[in-house]
Amino acid sequence: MAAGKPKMLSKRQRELIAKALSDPRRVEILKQIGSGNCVACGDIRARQDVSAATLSHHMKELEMAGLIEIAREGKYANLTLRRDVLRAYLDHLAAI
Amino acid sequence: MAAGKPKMLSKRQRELIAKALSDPRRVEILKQIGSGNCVACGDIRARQDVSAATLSHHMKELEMAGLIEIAREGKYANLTLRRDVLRAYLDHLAAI
DNA sequence: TCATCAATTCGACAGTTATCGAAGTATCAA
DNA sequence: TTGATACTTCGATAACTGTCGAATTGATGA
Repeated sequence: MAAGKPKMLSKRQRELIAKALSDPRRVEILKQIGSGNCVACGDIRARQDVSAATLSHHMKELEMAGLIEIAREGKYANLTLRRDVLRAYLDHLAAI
Repeated sequence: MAAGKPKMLSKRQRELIAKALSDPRRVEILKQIGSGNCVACGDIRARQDVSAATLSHHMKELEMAGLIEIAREGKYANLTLRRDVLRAYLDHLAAI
């Protein structure tokens, strides 16, 4: 089964990920993205009571951390969870 | 081995853990505690360039999150990593 | 008792961040 | 072209947080 190549994260990226995961709302967003295959920002707004501006801000944080990928298509932004990155982060912490 | 009983964390505790892990210095401290069996605050200060006040603050954060246990003995504080709690947190995130 | 040492608490400050409304930028449809 | 939709950027604000020095508490030893 597809263990895939073990991904290496820089110290810097691990810090960004930890920071990204420290906000409950972002974790919720991440779960929502992970539950579907590909989600648009609008779908998320429909479930999270948050302004478009705030949501956009969170998306940027998640993207900078490398936890999601944002594929802009026309006026939509399709979001996908980078499971390999999340996995690498968890693996690192598990080694403590 | 000893997978032990799977530990259940409340949403609240998961948030505290995520917050605790979001500061790089706290992660370092956690690693240091995890590397030995039982460490005193002084040992940590010896390696982390930080004031006693700041260190004490971080310890409280880690303890509140449930990530460490602080056993006070005389004038020393002996710290142990709660691996079961960390594991439970990681397991939860892995389920995303 | 007195001095010392380990750790905590307090008060303050600087830097960060989650949040919003408003304005801006594309995109698409009529 | 006009209007609507989807998201982003900007500016501001309130709340939070990491940090320290100083004062405090509690234990130990001379």
